[in-house]
Amino acid sequence: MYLCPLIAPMEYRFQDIEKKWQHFWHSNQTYRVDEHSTNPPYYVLDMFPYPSGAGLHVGHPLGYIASDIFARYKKHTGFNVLHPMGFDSFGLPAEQYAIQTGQHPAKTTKENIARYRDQLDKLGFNYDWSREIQTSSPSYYKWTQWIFIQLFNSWFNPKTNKAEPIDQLIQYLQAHGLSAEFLASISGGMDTELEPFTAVEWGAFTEGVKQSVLMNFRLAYLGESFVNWCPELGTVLANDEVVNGLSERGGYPVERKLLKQWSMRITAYAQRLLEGLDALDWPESIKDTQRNWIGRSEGASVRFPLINHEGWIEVFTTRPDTLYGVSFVTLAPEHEWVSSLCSVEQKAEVEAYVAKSKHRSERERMADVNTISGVFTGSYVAHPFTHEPIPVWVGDYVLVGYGTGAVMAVPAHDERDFKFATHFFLPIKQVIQPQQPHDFSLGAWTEKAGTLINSEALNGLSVYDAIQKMTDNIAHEGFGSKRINYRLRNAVFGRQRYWGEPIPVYFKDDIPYVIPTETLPLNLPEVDKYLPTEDGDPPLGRAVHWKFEDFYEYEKSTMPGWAGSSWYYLRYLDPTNENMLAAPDKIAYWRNVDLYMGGAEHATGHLLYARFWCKFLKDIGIVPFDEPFKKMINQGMILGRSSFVYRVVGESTFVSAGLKESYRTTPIHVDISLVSNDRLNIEGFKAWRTEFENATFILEPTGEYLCGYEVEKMSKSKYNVQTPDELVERFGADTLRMYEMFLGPVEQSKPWDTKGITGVHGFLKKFWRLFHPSGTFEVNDATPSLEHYKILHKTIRKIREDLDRFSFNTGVSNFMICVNELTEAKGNYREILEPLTVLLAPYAPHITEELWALLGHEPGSLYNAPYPTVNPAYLVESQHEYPVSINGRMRFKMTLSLSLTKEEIETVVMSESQTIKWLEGKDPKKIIIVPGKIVNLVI
RNA sequence: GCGGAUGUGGUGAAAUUGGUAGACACGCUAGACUUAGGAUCUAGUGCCGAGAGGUGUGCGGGUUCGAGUCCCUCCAUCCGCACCA
Repeated sequence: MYLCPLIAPMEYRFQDIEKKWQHFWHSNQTYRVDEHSTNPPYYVLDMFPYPSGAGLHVGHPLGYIASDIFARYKKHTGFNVLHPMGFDSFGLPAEQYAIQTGQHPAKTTKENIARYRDQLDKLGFNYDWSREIQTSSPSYYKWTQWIFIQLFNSWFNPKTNKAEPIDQLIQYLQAHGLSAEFLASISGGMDTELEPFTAVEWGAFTEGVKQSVLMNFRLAYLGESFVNWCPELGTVLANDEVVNGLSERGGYPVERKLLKQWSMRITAYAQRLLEGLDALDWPESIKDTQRNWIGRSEGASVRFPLINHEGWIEVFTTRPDTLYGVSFVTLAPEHEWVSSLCSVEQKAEVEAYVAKSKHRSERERMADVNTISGVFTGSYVAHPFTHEPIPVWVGDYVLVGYGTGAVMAVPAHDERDFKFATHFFLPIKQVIQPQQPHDFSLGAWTEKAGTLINSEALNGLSVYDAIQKMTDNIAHEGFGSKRINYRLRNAVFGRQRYWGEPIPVYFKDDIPYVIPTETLPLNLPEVDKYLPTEDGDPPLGRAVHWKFEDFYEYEKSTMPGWAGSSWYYLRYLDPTNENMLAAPDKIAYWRNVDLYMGGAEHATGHLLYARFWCKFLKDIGIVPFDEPFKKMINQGMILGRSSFVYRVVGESTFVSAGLKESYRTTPIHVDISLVSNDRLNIEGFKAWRTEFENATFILEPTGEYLCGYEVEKMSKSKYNVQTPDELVERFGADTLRMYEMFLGPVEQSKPWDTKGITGVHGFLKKFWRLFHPSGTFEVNDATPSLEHYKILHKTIRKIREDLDRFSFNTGVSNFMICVNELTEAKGNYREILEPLTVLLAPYAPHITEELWALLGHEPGSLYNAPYPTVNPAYLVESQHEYPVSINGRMRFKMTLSLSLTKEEIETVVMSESQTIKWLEGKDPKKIIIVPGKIVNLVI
């Protein structure tokens, strides 16, 4: 069997193998799936990428590889697996590029997609490309527009807790009008100042009035609201697109501006979005972030009647128990009654203050949260119970968008109110006696603990009881009601941009109407430039002959980036359907996503919006489920590992990292392609840039130049970007796939470092060599020994366990251990190698396909081969190597039969010479024996 | 400030139920072979110590026969939210 290897060994030629099988899979449509299968369906989805001009770097495929391995595993274990891919192809970068170059964003996008597709294909994913979608293609956005129309034509009925046709609401209003009670019941999801009206009044309203009333109910609506306006980008942004007062893309300042905007009434779904989280198998951190973002707080609204004015100021409070401690009321500067409330003497001061706050950007306002500012309006409200006059102030610590834009200030029991009161010398009234000593001159007592004092009927109650009682009292006396408030804001849905889905709306007498669904899609028109018009209209204002029925103006803003991604998982189920977004039987077959793989950075954007649309689509009967993604895993970020050379200050001399302490140096980023295991390719470095042509080097004693390193985000400017392409070229896709998994747990962020890749590549070579013991392919059909079976079945068990808990990194290790042991054990048995090939197939699909074919199977059949199962009979052990510990510390080992009883083990251990040595003549106080595990002697 | 995550060799990491800490891999050291190749193979490699041995999972404490794992306190790093009433 072991012949003298005169012929050159047949090496592992990964480049040929990978090219061959990628071509095979493509031309045989190996990964194409349909719903005509007796196997149960399983839906694996990756967050689809935005095809940027830079292409993929090694960080992008991390999640794709993990989900691909899992999808293949599911396929081998008898599931009908759907694993599609597409492109989120509307977006700002292509448009910015278009503005600079005049090139149509569709062209750039197409080129970028081709590049991405090419890069993805090289990694051997099992995507069913026949289902590819692109959000910017009219056949796709036709249905994004269709959903918008459904949202426009729906309202959220709080009684049924779901969306219903707006026509039903119209019928109701015709019959009953709009009562005050009805209005109160819907206050949660609305930001409305609607007045009640009767059925007769409704009938008498003009079309314009009717439509503006209905606009308060529609789930997609045109409303005036404060938005995040970004002048540099010339567009509004959603809350999740603003980070620390700057735009997420580009980092430009963002200001608050009152604008008429298309918005989504996501707040109507706040409670359902919150409740739905509990049942989801998502990372806790994402669920927490969403809970936080939704920000539910339970409390009461309380009305304070104005003195010498009509009406009242309504506040929201979570602490109605402290009502007797109110010493002033504060309004947000944007509160609509500020100007009408200020007295003649205070007018100038108030107006100046309001003007100042308006011009402060969101960022400035956040930057000095500790600066206390405010101004007295000169007006008073009456305390609802004591009727004492309470001064009304304006302060920018009160936010117009939260609660009612007004707060009742209880300085003794709220930290901000306390600071405000001490700054302006306002009274501080204690109404809760804490159990422990507390100095009320130093700060507020904000714990929800203690006994009520100075509060008439509430005196003596605990905080908890007082909250209940006061909430009831307020409602009973008619001063307010119990109320649940959410931090979640309605989402702005229009962008003053070109490269997005046109909003399917036209205007007739200034009233917006949706276009008939039969006329969809409303195609994105051509424009001469991608800039706003001279009149300040969005770029769509440049389109010529672009009118509904050649007469009515279309809406000129487009949809935001998150529109297309909010429902794309449904389109994969039926990507070419021209009559509906997806056929009901296909939706019913595949259902929602079983495993969703993607980044955690979408926690409050995409993942919340997609859940919202899913709930809406359920309400209108399109989907039979309430949540889009059952289980989610967030892959960690792969960070770059930048390399540095150290230039001696003022010279063209570079000193090696080990010697740099003796010099004054400046670190300079060096392209990582010039560095291998921290050693600099000096000739390459000199040739890299002309300025380094004549550089001199101070080397280590070994004659090498060592580079320093730092872990940073991967970026072109840091010369630390690693593309998958070059690694696929050098080591092959199977190596790259396994190496990315080998780096560590998928959900953990980690620095990229190619150092270890040779280890994984070496493993695949070693695996290949098992099938080529003397150079050529050769397997042994004889029956393997028990030892071989044991190695195999131990591995099967571990690999399956690792896959079931998404522990891909330990999976790779276990394959390595297996191949090391089989190499050691010798013997290229078919009965061992064949199941091992299937076992490895999800991780390394190319090499296993090649070997599978060499083993004599039909090419391409590996994908459908059943996954090996464990035969426990091979794993039964008769002996165990017992660690013997003295006082919990392992001292030596003894191999004993597992059939021994505790007593027998004790006898053997106690008579062992090592034991006697360690006992030093003492008697053990206690002997712990756990059969099959350990022995511990306590002395 | 609130919430979450993480902390283990020179490096990436493993330890699934409280039971041999550092599997696997990189790197490093020494050696073998070779048509110097980024090939292959052998041995070693947590730290201190010549060795016996001691010591070791961010710090300090606790529970336990036994703790990386459970409990408490603190520290550091990262992420999310943040005048949210």
